[in-house]
Amino acid sequence: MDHSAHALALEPLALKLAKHVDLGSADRAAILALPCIVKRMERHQYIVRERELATHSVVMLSGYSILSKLVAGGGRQILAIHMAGDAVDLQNSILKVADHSVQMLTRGEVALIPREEVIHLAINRPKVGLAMWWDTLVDASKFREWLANVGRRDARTRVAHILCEFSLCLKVAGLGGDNDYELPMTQEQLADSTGLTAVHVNRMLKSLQSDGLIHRSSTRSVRIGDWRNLAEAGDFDSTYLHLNRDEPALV
Amino acid sequence: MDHSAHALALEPLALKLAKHVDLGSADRAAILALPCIVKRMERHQYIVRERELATHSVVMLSGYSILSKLVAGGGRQILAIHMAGDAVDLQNSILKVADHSVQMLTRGEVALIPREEVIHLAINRPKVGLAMWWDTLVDASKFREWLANVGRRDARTRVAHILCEFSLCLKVAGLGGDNDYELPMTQEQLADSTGLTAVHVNRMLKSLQSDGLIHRSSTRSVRIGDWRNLAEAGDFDSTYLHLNRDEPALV
DNA sequence: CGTAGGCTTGAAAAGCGTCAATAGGAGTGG
DNA sequence: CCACTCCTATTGACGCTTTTCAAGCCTACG
Repeated sequence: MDHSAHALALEPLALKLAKHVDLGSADRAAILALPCIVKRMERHQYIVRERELATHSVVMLSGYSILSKLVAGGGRQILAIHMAGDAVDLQNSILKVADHSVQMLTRGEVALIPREEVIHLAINRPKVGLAMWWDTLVDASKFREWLANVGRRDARTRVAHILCEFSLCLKVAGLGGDNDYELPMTQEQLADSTGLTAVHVNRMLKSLQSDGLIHRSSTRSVRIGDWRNLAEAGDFDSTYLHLNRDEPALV
Repeated sequence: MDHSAHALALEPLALKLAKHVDLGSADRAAILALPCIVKRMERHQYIVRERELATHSVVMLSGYSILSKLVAGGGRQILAIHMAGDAVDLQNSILKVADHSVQMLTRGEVALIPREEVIHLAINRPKVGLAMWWDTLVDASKFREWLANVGRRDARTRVAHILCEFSLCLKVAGLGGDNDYELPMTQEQLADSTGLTAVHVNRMLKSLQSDGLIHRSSTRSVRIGDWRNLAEAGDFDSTYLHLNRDEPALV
């Protein structure tokens, strides 16, 4: 565990927040000046545990983590995946008791920011507060799409949908090519993300493959044959990700 | 359509926002001073339509509305239900293009607030901005619970869970008794909320009834026999609703 | 080079959906 | 006030998607 603070650790967060709200240089400086601890995390290690008090907000610096909930009977629903640059749960800044867990999927580094500091920043620099609100709204939009995915689409469509989402998000994070990437999770984790079983996810992947929508040179690698076809099979429309600046910056 | 503005129309919003952030009287006054239009809505009328530009934020004054998404093939997933006092989509203040619809379930009144006004308020009165952020975080928490409900619980548990949620939320909104209430939606709408079909929802209601967990004097009325048993059957833990002030006010 | 976790595949079972027919209830118009 | 109608609820029979169980294989990593 590395407890030293790094001056530029929060650069990715500043970049992300500046994306949709026009922040002044003082705003950006205030973000970078947030006191934080950089921590090296192992695979499977917990960042936040359900029912525990959340004392820190977290920013992913490298690696993947998942946000999940447990249900009675031992089932697990994965609610989101976080990659480099993502603010994991600014929510934890505000809702004290965590109602979900955050767990590393791979090794990686995270930056921990004390809860109060985030709240002070939101109040002292309203534009930064607005930007963080914006980030939460985008998260909520993703939850809604996943809810529709799991609630109202059949298995094949669900899997195609999440493959499309990964493709776009990984590309934005600089972790994937234009049409190919390495799956950030196992088939069992895909199953927990889509409300299916690992066995059935496997069958759906093969179905998509045999229809030529995707190609897989190894078990984790995905190459998209024809984006348009896969998007159609997955009933995928990227609006909910709010990736582009078509929506003009606020303020 | 009633286009007159009412000075105290936003009282419920002010109350809600003041619940978790300590707002000064100037903050409360600023909320009440928001320019708004009170509009009478008919059953089934749309407040926001998917893919259209959202120009206003909405506060429910009376009646119920639902937030939903359509999927390919005509299916619909209900993402949330809103009742008196709820801010429907402060998100619409920020994400310009609506990625979902909001539709009245019953007749009722809503207050429409221009988008820019909400943003200005958030910036000029940071504490109000923080309170609105808080509200969005609670919404996101509910989406996560619904996602877990639909993704990883069986049909009977899902139905019991939503019955528990209704019980608490209706009581808080002053629309239900301690142990009984009128269902705010039809069985088909319950089905669209839980990722099931109307037929199966009906069977699960009867199953809960025959086990004595609920009683139904008419089709819409629900009386909870033993709260503890129903909550167990529904794997229900109210933490995600963030109703209580156990979590101390911020700032 | 060995082992454990992840992947793949098949067969059978179950839960939930679909189809269809009937009954109930609230609102409407005569 | 009654008849009509549409929407909602209820129930049964049947079928299909997905799960469950089980076995074998592959591959990354120690």
